[in-house]
Amino acid sequence: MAGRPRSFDRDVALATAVEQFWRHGYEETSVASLTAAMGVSPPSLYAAFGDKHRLFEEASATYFRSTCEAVDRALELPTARDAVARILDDAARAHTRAGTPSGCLMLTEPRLAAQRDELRRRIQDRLERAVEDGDLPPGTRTDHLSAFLVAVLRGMSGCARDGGSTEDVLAIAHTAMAALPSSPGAECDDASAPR
Amino acid sequence: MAGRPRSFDRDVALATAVEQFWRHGYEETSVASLTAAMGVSPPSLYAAFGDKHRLFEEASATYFRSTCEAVDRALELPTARDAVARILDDAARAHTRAGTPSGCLMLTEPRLAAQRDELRRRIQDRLERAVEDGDLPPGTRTDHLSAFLVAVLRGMSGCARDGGSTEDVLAIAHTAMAALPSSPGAECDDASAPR
DNA sequence: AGGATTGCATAGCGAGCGTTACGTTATGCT
DNA sequence: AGCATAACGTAACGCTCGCTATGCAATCCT
Repeated sequence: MAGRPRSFDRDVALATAVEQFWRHGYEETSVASLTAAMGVSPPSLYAAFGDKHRLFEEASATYFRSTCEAVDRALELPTARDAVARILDDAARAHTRAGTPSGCLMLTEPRLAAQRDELRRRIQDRLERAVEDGDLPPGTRTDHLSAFLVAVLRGMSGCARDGGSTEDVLAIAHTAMAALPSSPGAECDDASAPR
Repeated sequence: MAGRPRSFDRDVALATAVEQFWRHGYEETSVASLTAAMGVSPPSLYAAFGDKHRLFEEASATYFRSTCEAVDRALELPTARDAVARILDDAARAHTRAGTPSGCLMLTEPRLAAQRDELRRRIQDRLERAVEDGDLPPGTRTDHLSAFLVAVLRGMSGCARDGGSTEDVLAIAHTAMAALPSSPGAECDDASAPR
């Protein structure tokens, strides 16, 4: 029943594939470059992962899962403002971390629109809870706000991919925070014009 | 001195190339698809435009020029807030215009980082003028704000490319406006938004 | 008209793409 | 040991890539 054991660690090879797709994108990553980076011959790759497309799906699912872990942890913070700030801050650092490719695979790759929308959905759910909690003003367009945040994350990823530093990307994150509606009890810090 | 006249309009062919690169990106656009769309044989294309890379440079420069025209016109509006609102609004509509590809070539294509930075620079210059005019609060980080705005534009382009409607992209633009610091004499709530 | 010049169309170049056929090697079961 | 099984390495498939050599067609100049 048993044959020759596989000479590579499937999980390690998959992680290497993630890195390649992350760094170069789906189209620009060739099977030859994958086999070289993974240290696996083409037939072994096809036996273990199907074909390039299914390998990409598995790789992007892995990436998505670990990304969502960090996001979900941030979304558990007590206020929506804290949660969003944490997500943006984490993203800025992750997108410019030394040793990993710049930017974010999920936010950059054209074929991962569904994952992006799933991310947006999770953020929106948290924002809606915040509205119910009185943490965000009633009437807050959580759909708009979540779409905005994903757009900002995307822009941050792009900035990192263009060679932006951690500080550059953090500046975007910081600036975006001003777009969050202040909680109902917060004061208006523009002193000159009481309406 | 003179030979057979060329059987196609160079400008029209270039515009078609712009459309192809815009729709599919540089890497995903093949010379074969270009010649087919432009109605020009490969040798004619190479004679008229050099090679694929130089054709792309010419096409992207054309795209960049016409984009900057709209941006510069918006930047002439009286206040920075008006100018930014106009840019975002224009972008949202342009990115989802029927008959043209979704999104924005300059904001999407990885190789056009220099153009993106040039765009950011123009916006920053306008913001600095606004600070001098008292139109934006003194101490406003115009570098951060301009980077933020380009990030948002990029996110808008990505949203459009993922199939987002004009309303979806406009919502991002609208939400982003809240991140602009209010002018010293302005009221507290955000009344101004992209029209 | 005749030569020079230039663009055209066809057809093909070498290289790289994603993928697989083929023969070999290493394992577990009997 | 000997067989079935499964992964291995090599080498190649058909195809598309960006690009060009070759020969024909259309123009201007004399």
